[in-house]
Amino acid sequence: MLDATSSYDPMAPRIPVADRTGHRTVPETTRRTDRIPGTRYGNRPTMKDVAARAGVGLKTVSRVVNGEPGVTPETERRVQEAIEALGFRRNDSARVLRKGRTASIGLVLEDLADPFYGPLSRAVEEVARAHGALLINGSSAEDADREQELVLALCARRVDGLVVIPAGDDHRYLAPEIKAGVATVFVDRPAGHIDVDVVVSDNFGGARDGVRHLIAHGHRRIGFIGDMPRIHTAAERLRGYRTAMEDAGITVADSWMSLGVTDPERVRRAAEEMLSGPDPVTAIFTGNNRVTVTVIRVLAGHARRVALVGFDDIELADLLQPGVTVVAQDAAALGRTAAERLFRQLDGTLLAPERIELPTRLITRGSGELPPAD
Amino acid sequence: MLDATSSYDPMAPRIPVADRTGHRTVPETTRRTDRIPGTRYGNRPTMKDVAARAGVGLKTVSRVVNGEPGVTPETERRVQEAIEALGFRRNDSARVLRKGRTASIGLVLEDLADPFYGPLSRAVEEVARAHGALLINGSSAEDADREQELVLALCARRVDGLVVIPAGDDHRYLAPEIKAGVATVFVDRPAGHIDVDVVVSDNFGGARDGVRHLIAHGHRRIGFIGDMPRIHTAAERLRGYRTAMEDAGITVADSWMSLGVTDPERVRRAAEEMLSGPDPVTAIFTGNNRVTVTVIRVLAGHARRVALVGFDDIELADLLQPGVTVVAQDAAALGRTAAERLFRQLDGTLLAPERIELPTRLITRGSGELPPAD
DNA sequence: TAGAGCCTGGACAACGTTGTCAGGCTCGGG
DNA sequence: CCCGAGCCTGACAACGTTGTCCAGGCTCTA
Repeated sequence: MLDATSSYDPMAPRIPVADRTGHRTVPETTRRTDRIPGTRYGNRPTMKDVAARAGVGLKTVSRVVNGEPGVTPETERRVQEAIEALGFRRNDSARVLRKGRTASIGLVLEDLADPFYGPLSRAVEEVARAHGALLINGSSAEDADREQELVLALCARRVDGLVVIPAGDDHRYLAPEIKAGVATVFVDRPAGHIDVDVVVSDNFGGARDGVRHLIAHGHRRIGFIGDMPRIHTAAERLRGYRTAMEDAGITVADSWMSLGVTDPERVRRAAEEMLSGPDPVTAIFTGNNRVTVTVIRVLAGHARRVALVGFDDIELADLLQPGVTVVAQDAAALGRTAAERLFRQLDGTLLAPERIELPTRLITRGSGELPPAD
Repeated sequence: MLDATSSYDPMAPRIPVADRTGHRTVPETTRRTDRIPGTRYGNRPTMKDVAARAGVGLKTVSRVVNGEPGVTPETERRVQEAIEALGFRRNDSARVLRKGRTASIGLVLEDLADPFYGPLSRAVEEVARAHGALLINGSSAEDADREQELVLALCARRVDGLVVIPAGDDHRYLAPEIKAGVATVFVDRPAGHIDVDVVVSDNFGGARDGVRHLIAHGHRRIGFIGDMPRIHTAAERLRGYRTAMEDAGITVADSWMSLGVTDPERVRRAAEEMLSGPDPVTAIFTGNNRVTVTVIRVLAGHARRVALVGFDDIELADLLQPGVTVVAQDAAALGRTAAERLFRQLDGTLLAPERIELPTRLITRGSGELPPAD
């Protein structure tokens, strides 16, 4: 189409060629002067084109397109026909500019490919759909800078609201946006230094209960492998672990805890060390789904039977030998709750920011009920 | 927070109250006349506001915001300061309107919560990000009408391109959009009645090889459980199954094949019937990840050992007893390939639409190598 | 010191849509 | 036959940004 040889780089500041090469700037004007009646070269027909073709006024087309009353059936028919003929579709960008609302919300999460976030994202989408809004999402890859970049890009698009699973821990950069009217809800992890709605799972209680479960089955040397401690959920789950251990009067050895990135390599090493050290653990509590999966693999290669409770449910957990006992959180409920709250903010029916905590559920399947094997 | 009590329904045609109630329309004019110097009530500051505060012209602010050359450091500093002070953020809607490109692409898929689509979506997002574009996605829920609705909504937003995993089989409705310049790539399944780029897995070959594998291990009575036959991938995989059977000189009994929705209930019933009928199968080939998971559950409750090969890899498949043999497709590669092709369309470096087929890979883990147990 | 040329800054129109408002038409009653 | 009421319709401005173009001030050279 028009200008088809230029490379795609829509957001780049358009620096005139002259400034880079010293040569004269080529006049790359998109010639829009010479039109074919009823349409334009390489461009989409607009309401103006439709109006011209139907022989009516611009506003009449607008009325038809938006189903507003006050148009004769005959006129409407003519307009509809012109719309069909030209393949007109309303430009929502222009509409947004005029109306102020974009009917879209943004979702920033860590990684769409993570099985925990898929259902969460879908739940948010469903709620958005019910309110006539589209969902724009972005993955922060657990990087605070990228999170901020994404969030601000979404604000520049003027999304009506934001659902954020934060990677960073300082969100003061969002304050002006919120003040300007962008509805905002944080999910899964709380926001840093700003006062917004937050929807989280009971990470502390869930982890504590999971570890208690292991203790109740006779374990005392219990390991904890989790995500980086700067991630709130990881810290909370660790706290739950510590509390359960403390409540049981167990002194936790440093070698029983391992926090860090959750790539299989590190987790594998951490698990091996816990299992083979001078004070080997008889059970492991894993801090999230990725860790759990890796630890299951490690344990599968071990002779000694080691008990396991994992945070987050995982598919097929019931079919392994033994079944994997987990502390499950409801990802879809997190997403749904957050999105509903978001739209209540947009409705104006919501008052002060609140923190909502959803319960977790211990699902026993066998791995958490193994007795200690010393 | 202007107009904060109105309910959120941004896309609804604004029908004057009088037309529904017979009462007079309340003049809901958003009074924008009385301003505070430097900002507006309940609205975001614009470049105009920034310009006023910095004491420069509108275009100068634009230049600073976009990093264009030709602004003195001193002027730039003043502008930057005003931007900070007012919390200005460029309105990309207006920018889009002016520039014609939105720097966003749309992805329509079946269900974001499906573990197959998460990685695909993420891969598309990464490519988009590398090109400075955001990703808007929507789930069609395997409903052709909803697919069309979503696609057209995305077109109305003027996304620069579309990656579509189609639910329907007639996409003529997209023709005007494509002609108008919307780059389009179909993934996972081909498009109906339009000529566009398509990126698919070798569903036929993969299924055929999977079934051959079972045949090679001595099976002759092999069942096939798949998705609805109107879904292209399902049909292709069935064709692969039929071909493999035919090539081996095996006559397929009707009772060995079951196609339909992939909810656990139906799949479970289908599996049970195949296993208990007058001519029970000794092996099952499953048509996608959801089916495979359900069938694994069914087989786990059966005494007789039944061989299984599934289409799509599934997490933890290696840890089950026996490990699950699968025909794996690379979801991320599908997404990446499609997105890259999309941006090559936008670059203008792409010519005729093409069909790209990515290979599948048979991963043997045990379940497919079980001998027939009659 | 004057003239040429460059650099910076700003006025203005345009992008496509929607809200406002006024004009023209028809119809019924006086 | 005239007038007011009510319904359709269309002209116009505005939304916030960017591209074009011009003016004024500066530097540099002859």
